[in-house]
Amino acid sequence: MKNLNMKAARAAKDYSQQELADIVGVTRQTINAIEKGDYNPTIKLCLAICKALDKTLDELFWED
Amino acid sequence: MKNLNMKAARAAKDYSQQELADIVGVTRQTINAIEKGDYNPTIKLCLAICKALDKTLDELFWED
DNA sequence: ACTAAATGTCAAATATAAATTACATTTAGT
DNA sequence: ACTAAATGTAATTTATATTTGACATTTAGT
Repeated sequence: MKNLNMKAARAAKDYSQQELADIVGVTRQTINAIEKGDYNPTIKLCLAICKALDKTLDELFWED
Repeated sequence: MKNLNMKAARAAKDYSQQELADIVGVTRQTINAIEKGDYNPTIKLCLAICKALDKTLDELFWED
């Protein structure tokens, strides 16, 4: 499923997918895929994204 | 680095590495490696572990 | 409408998480 | 001390996250 929390947090920082990708050290396609929801990133990447966006793991990646 | 939070949460449930592995659907070696800290699990596996141990992502996997 | 930047998406290659098999060591119970 | 279960660890294989390169579509500015 889509990760709208992450998309919103990125928007709040006014980062493009490319900018966020550069900050966390992955490609833009990886960021795009995570937001689109069709994959399963590693915890290290999730942590890097959280720190770049000033959010916690639970805020961006928890799901019920 | 070692994940002592996870080790403690598993101990609190009185699960062996093997039992936790069975519950979340991975091998015992994968659980062992995560606790030992020498790798980087996927977020889906982290979520499965959290649910098995009644903990949140932040409680088990946040790091500063 | 035109342009440039941002986003969506795909196929092929590469890096690495996780499985498998196997053996050694430690821990807890008797 | 003996035993069985739990844990630590290593080599090899398999599955999949991520990269790379490329092209199409959407969005925002002028």
